[in-house]
Amino acid sequence: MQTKNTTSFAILGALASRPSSGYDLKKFLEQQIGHFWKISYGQVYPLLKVLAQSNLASVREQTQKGRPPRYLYTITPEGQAQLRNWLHAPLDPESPNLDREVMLRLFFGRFSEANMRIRQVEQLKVWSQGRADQHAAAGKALKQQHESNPDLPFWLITASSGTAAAIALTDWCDQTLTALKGLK
Amino acid sequence: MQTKNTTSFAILGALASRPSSGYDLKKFLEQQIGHFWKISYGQVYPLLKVLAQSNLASVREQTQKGRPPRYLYTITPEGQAQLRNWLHAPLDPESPNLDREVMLRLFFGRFSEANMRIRQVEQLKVWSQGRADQHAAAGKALKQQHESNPDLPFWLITASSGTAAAIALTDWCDQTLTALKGLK
DNA sequence: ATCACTTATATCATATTGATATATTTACCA
DNA sequence: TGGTAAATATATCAATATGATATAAGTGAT
Repeated sequence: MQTKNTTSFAILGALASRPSSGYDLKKFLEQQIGHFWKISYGQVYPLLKVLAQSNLASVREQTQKGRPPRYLYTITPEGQAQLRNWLHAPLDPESPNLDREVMLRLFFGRFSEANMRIRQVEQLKVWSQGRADQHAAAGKALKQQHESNPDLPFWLITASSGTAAAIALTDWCDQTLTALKGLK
Repeated sequence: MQTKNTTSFAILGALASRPSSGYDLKKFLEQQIGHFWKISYGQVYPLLKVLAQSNLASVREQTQKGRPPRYLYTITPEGQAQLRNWLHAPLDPESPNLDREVMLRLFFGRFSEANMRIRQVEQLKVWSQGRADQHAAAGKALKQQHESNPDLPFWLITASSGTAAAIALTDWCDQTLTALKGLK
């Protein structure tokens, strides 16, 4: 569970910028990456415990008058190493969520090598171009195989949403590559 | 569980076009709408049973030599009514997945009223424009509040992905509206 | 004749969601 | 001054969903 759980790296990445409580993390990640990566309390609190048990983060209890105690988590050197490890690990082009994976890594780009970041976005671009082609081909196949099917116009519409999204992703990769190269 | 489960409407919608087994459904839906709506056997088989118990679908067992029996599900008149019901139900603009919900309904557009389809895509367009604005505003806020934060360039990049996706969605709505109006 | 893929149903451990309970402080309005 | 809404903060849990796997036979290619 904990080994390949990407959300735990999201938490680790957030901790790398500053120590936080579960509440902080949820609020921060929801705000910044909520549009492509969901996190819930049901994930955050158990994962923080796992992180602490695995020595990737350390806990400090801040007792407060009246309020429940605040558990402040800090990333350990081992946690930083694991984070960097994950950021530089090879991408799996078979992953159905390569876009979200790359975006998440990019969000923590401060902790990765500039060349690696660029290479990963380049890989994502190739991937999304492939997807665009696949969706376009699927649309053509639909037209031929379901010529007189009354569902066809609607099926074509949803197919077009796949193509559109893939093309938009490709464009975003281009813009991002420009931005990343300007950063070096 | 069964009442507000959108995936069960996806299954119902697929059954509306032709009777299918769980295997058929999984393959078909994965192929056609897998890019925005995930289905797994772990959902399909239990949901089919629920559908049959609720009288929204009927089962017919096709015994085959050697192979395990094939259970062919057919939509009932009650199921068709429920499907139309869902297709015409008001959209919840608070839903974080309004885009996927509208796309799913559109995929089964054959069974809904032309005007309703158009209205829903118009609503989605307004929604996605709002999102684009929100993401743009969030980007500006980031620049001001984290001016000297080394994370800033990376946070801006992921923020831009939100804007880009929202704009692409808005454009797709426009194209879709044209297509839908041509259909009337 | 072997290997890989497709057909077909089904299950299950694990993971996730989304809502809720709890309890206090702060902010704001009238 | 009182009221009430929102923010702070942790935690849990039932209901769902995921993803992989088991089973078993047929099809097709080399």
